[in-house]
Amino acid sequence: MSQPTAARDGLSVGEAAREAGVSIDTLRYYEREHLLRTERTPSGHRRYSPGDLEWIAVLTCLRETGMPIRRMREFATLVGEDDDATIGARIDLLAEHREDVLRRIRELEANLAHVEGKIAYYRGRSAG
Amino acid sequence: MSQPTAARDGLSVGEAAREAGVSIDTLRYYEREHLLRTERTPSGHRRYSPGDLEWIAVLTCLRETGMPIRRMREFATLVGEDDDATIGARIDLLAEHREDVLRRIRELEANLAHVEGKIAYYRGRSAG
DNA sequence: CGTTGACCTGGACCGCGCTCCAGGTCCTAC
DNA sequence: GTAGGACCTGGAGCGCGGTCCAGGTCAACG
Repeated sequence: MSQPTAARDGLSVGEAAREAGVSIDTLRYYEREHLLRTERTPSGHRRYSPGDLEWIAVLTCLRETGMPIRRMREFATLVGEDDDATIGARIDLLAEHREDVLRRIRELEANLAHVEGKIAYYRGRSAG
Repeated sequence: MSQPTAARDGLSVGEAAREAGVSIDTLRYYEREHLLRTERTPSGHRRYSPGDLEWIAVLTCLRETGMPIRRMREFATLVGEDDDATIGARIDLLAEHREDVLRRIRELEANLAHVEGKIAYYRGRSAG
């Protein structure tokens, strides 16, 4: 209990989930969706390396910016090919995503202004 | 055909949908969800007034900023009560939503920086 | 050795926000 | 009067991104 699993190299799925701030089911789901591959212990338990955790952080970042799983799979495939010839494609994909995110931020800001206008309107109305 | 429906007062659901930039099904769905009430012609067809269109624009703005339907229903209920005593509650709801949106914008911006970092990394790798 | 808890799999299920469909009505134009 | 198109209803279906469950295995502890 003092050093629960530090000696094994790699974290269990439960530990990795806690570290990464996602659910165990999400990690397994990502694997089914081919966003992630993991080593297994001889008995079939998943083991997560520090590199895996970094990759999960990348996935989480893409998800939080609204990238669909389908698109994340494309990216994961490019990265998984581990071929420098795919680097251009990776940049293109990320750059396109960047534009999407910027567009969405601008949309949010525009709509936010309307919400604020509405708030101001109600404040005026309640003040009489 | 030259003045299709301008003489009737109020737009048909198809016309309103086109004006508002949403689908006919969405308008009917919003009505089922009690976000919207509409007048009906004697034969039961929906009629949308300019005020209805303004309200639809508000709903669309809230949706585009990610407000769940459930919450929109709360707001619609407050507005529908048409009682100045609910104005404080409307302000509170919108102000809370405003905070949510601001939070999400900040999150997006933070994650965007990571995406940009990744792009820069790949650019370096492909140049180097 | 038995118990306990974390893990495995395949597959069903969920909440969300629509979207589509069948079967019917209604209105206009020819 | 009949053809066409827009409308009505209730309810099923969909894509997404997980989430949950049953039934079984594995690992560490006492």
